[in-house]
Amino acid sequence: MFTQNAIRTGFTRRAANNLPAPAQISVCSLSDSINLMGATIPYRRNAEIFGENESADYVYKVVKGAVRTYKVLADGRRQIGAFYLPGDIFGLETDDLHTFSAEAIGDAKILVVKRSALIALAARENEVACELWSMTGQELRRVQDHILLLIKTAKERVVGFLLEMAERVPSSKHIELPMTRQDIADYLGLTMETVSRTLGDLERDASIELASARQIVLHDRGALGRLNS
Amino acid sequence: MFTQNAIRTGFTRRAANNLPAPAQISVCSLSDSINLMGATIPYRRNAEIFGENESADYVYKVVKGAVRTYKVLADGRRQIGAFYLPGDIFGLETDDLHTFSAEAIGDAKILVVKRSALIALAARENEVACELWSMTGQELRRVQDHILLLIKTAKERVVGFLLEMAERVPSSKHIELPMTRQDIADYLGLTMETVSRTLGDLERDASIELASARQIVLHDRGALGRLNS
DNA sequence: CGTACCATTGACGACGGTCAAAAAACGTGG
DNA sequence: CCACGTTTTTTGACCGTCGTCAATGGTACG
Repeated sequence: MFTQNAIRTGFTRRAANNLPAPAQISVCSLSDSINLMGATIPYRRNAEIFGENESADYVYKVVKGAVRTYKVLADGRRQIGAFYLPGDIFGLETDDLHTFSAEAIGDAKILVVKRSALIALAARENEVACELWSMTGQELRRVQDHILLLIKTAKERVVGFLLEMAERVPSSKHIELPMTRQDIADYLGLTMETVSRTLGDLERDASIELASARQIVLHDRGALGRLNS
Repeated sequence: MFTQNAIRTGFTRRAANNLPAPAQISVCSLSDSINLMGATIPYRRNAEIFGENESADYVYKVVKGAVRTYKVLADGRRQIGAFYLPGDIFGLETDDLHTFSAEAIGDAKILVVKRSALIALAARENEVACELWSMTGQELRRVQDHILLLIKTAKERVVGFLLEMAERVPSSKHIELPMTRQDIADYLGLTMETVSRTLGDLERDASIELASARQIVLHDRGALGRLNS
């Protein structure tokens, strides 16, 4: 995916010289670099990975488990910015400080790599520079989509959340949610109660099935898509 | 759309003639590069500058006037992503499609530069590559702050909007709003009526004064900041 | 001076928040 | 394996904020 972007933007040295990029080489040198250069660290449930306004010295990649990033407002309201699942990179900043705090949702394993090392690599390898930029752009698009969720009705937000999660797991019908109702609520700008009630309503509509609180089966994907307007 | 194509064609011709030789550009900022390499184009009130999902071939900088970027949902609801004022750069994508549409709010002058030219420059000048990345990161932070607005009460959103605008204009007490109440509403995820009523409430509190609908004076900045929680 | 467009104001209702309690799930140690 | 305490989730009753619909007032521009 990253390589694809690099080629399209014409940002790599290869593309700038009009040489075709071999299709067989690494799909994503940034992700590969993190795998090679990083150290795996275990975090326990609810452990803080980094805090808002802390120095952004490291970049992170989820190996196992899930992560939430969030901000807490003056009055205690919490807004969750994103959920990160295995394979996702997070905590990459263009500035020197983290804009969000990050916590492990359950027990997790996280790859950690020095940001300065990636930036040094980017200075030599144009492709890596491009992928860093691309990564931030991807995050930007994700947040922009998040905004579109926040202006909708409660039902649309919950459906939007379920579809978003469904796209990110292997089997897109059965989804296992690592986070609590409160986490979902703080992501969607709703209350826990409204999230719970709305999921109940969707089950009554037969659009979904709550196998357990954290195990959801999407039955009528088409109907859900229509609700998602 | 018709106008846009005509303008773009015109721009391409000019740019080909006026583009300085790459070697003459040494170390300079992204903004300077745009000033040097760009062509100024006038847009009339409500004219489309680019559309969502159109090819992102150009990057833009407001010279005069103001710009709104937006998306329209299936059911007609419109979400404004950002307002851009003189000096602001917009329309820079890491992918090759625009994620939002952009329109001039009033009559405007916009500097336009080929994205490929900036990317080519970035491939040679590390500093420019860094600034492109930084630019996207700045946009990311802006959108993240926007999310924090959208989870607040109507009063807090309106106050947040006013403070945000106040920070961006020379005199931070008197602010001249280029946009309509509907634009503000679509930016804040509220209705026109609620924005109007809330501004009225703030005036009754003596926190602000509505010299005219578009001319607002912030009286009690401290009180506003407290409301902004 | 008239015609759009924009802004304000009012009445009313629905959606979602708040508070409270019960039920279910989970983990821990006996 | 069960008993117990804690956390999470669900459900209910009520209420406030903000959206909807409608009418009026203001402003800019031809």
